[in-house]
Amino acid sequence: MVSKQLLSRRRAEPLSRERVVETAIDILDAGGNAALTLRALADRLSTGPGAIYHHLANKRAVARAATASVIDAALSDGPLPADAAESVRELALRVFDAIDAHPWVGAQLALEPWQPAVVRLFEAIGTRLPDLGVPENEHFDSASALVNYVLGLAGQYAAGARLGRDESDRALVLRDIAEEWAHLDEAAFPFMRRMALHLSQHDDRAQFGAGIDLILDGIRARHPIERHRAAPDEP
Amino acid sequence: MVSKQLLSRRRAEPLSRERVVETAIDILDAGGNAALTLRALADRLSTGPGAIYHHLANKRAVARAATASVIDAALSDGPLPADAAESVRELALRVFDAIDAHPWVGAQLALEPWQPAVVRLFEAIGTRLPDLGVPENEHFDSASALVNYVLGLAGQYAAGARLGRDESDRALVLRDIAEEWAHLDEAAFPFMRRMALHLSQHDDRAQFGAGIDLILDGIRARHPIERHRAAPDEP
DNA sequence: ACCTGAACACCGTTCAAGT
DNA sequence: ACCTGAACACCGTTCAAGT
Repeated sequence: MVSKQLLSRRRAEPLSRERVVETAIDILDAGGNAALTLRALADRLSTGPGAIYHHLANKRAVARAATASVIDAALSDGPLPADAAESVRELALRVFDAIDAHPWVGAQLALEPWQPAVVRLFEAIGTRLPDLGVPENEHFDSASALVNYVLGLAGQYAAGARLGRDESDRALVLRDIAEEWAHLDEAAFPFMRRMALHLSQHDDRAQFGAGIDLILDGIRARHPIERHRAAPDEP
Repeated sequence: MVSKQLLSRRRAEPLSRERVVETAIDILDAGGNAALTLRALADRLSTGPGAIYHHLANKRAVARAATASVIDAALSDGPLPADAAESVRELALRVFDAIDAHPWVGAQLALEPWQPAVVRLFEAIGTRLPDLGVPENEHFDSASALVNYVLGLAGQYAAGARLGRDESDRALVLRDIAEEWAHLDEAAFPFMRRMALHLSQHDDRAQFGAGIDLILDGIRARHPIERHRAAPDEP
């Protein structure tokens, strides 16, 4: 609940890009992607939906800015380890935790290429590659592999987390998915059936980290000699 | 253009799940995700929007089934190489090519976990892991890494391809993205600026393959000894 | 310049009425 | 059982009118 005092203070402030984005994040956190409508946003800002267009181009721009804000905060959440591989792992896990806390971010990230949040992630990971011994002509491919893995799991995990929160939505989508499954020949999916047995002791975050480690192992295997050291002071 | 004869033949057939899904794919291929509305679908099927609900649960189910249909066709498009690593690479590239041909598939894949298309991809990749020397307790993590990488790039590439097709959409979104970029401090993105120089000689498909190879290298590095041979007949 | 909110042109979904 | 299409309850976006 927001106090009347806060409401009136807020109302006294002029509308701004920052206030629109902040409020959008509040709405998205509370109700997920479906809850973000320009009408809901305008109501919370005590104005009409048209007012928002004076500060952001359209609804997509609002969602993009909200996503960038969350990812930016996550990526710059404190100092990183000195070791480059551990830094990359830490950055990826910060994104994972941000999506865990704000599931709507996963869907936003997966949907639009080169949006600011993706660019920031690319930059944060890319700058650590020289210290992993990756030659410059492979920087783009290596960064792309890491970033796209993060975004892929982001989308899938976010969708799963979304299902976990909103009970009514969960029931609906699970029923739909179950209906689709009925069209599959179950005998044709021996691997999935084996995996289903492991699902109870399954930890999404650990699995996410394992995937990052796999890609880092691939990078290490390809550049075994010329790895740079990030150790602070060797003579 | 569809001939009147074809139209009347189609109209004569009863509505069915298959016809709805086929028609949805046609609409999606022609106009992308934005073009798929239940009204457009009903028009093409010469019926009302309500009729569709007799064959699929809702619009999401239509999109899910269309996605599964495209991915299923791609994954089963001819025999696979005997070598497990080459099979995994080939499967991933088939998905990439399917998304290249049907950009809307990328967005659909990235959005919903455990939908039939994702399950099929999981199954196709997972069954090749034993021949890569991956022990069973690592199957889930390894398959997850490969699948999520594919889905991540799928989403980003599909969005880019979508921009490349629909000219009006392209101009609009690029303007929006450019506006967001204006809020970034360009000096803070040295890595992205270096990557931009390589962008002209950039090949999305090759980069996608490079990422798969990186993950496969990671798997190989972790299981160097006990790799199984897929060679057909050794004594 | 910024805000307001009615109006416009759509959506997905439901459901009474038909066959 | 299947289909029809009007009706319902919404959307994002625009824009004349206000301050």
